[in-house]
Amino acid sequence: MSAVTKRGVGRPRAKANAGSGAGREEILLAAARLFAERGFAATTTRDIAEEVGIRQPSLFYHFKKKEDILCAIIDAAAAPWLQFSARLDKQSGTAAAKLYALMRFDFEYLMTEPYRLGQLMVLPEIRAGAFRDDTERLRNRLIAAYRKLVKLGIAERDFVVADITVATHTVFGMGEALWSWYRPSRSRSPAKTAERIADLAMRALLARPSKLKSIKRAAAEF
Amino acid sequence: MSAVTKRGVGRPRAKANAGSGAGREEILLAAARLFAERGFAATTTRDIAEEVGIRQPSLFYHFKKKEDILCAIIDAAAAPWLQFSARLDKQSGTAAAKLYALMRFDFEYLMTEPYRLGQLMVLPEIRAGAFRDDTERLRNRLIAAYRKLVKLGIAERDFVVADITVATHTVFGMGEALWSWYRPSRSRSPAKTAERIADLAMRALLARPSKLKSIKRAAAEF
DNA sequence: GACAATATCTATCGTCTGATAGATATCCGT
DNA sequence: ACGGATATCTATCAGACGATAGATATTGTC
Repeated sequence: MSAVTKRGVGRPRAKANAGSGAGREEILLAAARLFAERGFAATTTRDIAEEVGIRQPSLFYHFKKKEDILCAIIDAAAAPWLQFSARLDKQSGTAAAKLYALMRFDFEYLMTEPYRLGQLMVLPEIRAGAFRDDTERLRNRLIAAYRKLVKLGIAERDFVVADITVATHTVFGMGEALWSWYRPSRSRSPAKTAERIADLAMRALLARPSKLKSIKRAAAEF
Repeated sequence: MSAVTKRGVGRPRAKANAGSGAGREEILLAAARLFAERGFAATTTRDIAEEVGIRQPSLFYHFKKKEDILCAIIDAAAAPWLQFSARLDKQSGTAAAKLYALMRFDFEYLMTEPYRLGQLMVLPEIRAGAFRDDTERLRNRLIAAYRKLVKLGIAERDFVVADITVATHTVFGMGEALWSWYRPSRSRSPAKTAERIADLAMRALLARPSKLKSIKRAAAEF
């Protein structure tokens, strides 16, 4: 359970693959891909090992339990997200501009980060919370950030919304729904797609959609 | 593999539970609840059997394989959805009104039908398609219905949308995201909540949001 | 009341799965 | 050149899982 894993040290792997990176990171990436694709329960430790190019028990040198792999993935993927959210919180500006900036970051991050956090978040094992509190709390913290900005935007008379909870979850869900269809392509870059979805979401909330342009300009500051 | 299962015939169950319904239907409802909650792979046939109040091998009298249970659930849950979509297709009216009506139906249906289709749709086993073609095709047919209406609404100058694909999936995703947070309560009935989400989605698409009211009136006809 | 049809039961099997124990090959500092 | 640290290997296990085979208790029919 070392902090950093140096490749080259230790017994060589049976299948001498070119070896892309450090052992531990390699496992996380391979496992994330498989968990996102097949689900946690349906992915065996043998699947992961084969993907990495090692034997199954070797996984248990790096991680005590299978669950720990998923936890490590979530932790790694969530860090930048929480970081941006916290930074935004400290800055000054209208709620509408902040919400727009948050959506832009979230959407693009979900499309590009290598751990497929979006797909992992909807896994039954994560949602059920029977897994570990952290993961469910992570999602709740993010939703809380959205909710706060929606509420503030109403107070600032930028948004017209019938039900704060419904609006919050719907806008948040737009990001979570991304994983189910988005694949990068030349005509649809992550950045451009994130912008378009954020535009849609903002228009749904705004009392006067004509304000969108100035909000986008203000959001670019963050 | 009988068409209808009559309770009372056959050897009595060990645990003589009050028995809510016919055997086969009972299994489908219990399994749907568990699959939606824990996922397909993580739900064992023993879990399902215990929930129903029978012994594990008894399941295999009604269904040949575990997979067949999930397939039967999807088939049962999808029927009314496809039915409404097909009926709508034959009627005349503006695309905006039709899309609004479709969203209202979908959202409320997802919140109320007993098989938790929304949650099942996002299971990795279903998404991967390695399961059975039908399920993935079902989702694609629904998305196609949305897409067609979005496209038509643009041609009719009701919608302003930068990217049809992005808009379609985003609106569709609003419904799919429902399962992740919605629970019925007195202050948030399925019908009212469906209306509010449909309103949000429509406002995101409309060139002039002020037209929402007349669209809702027209949609009420379907 | 006998008999077929039905829906459940009990008993069990082969396979797969996550995890452990202990051996082994490489690197690095001295 | 040697010895500790490290990362992998091989061998193996106990439990869980989906599924099958065959016995058994109830209903409905003649």
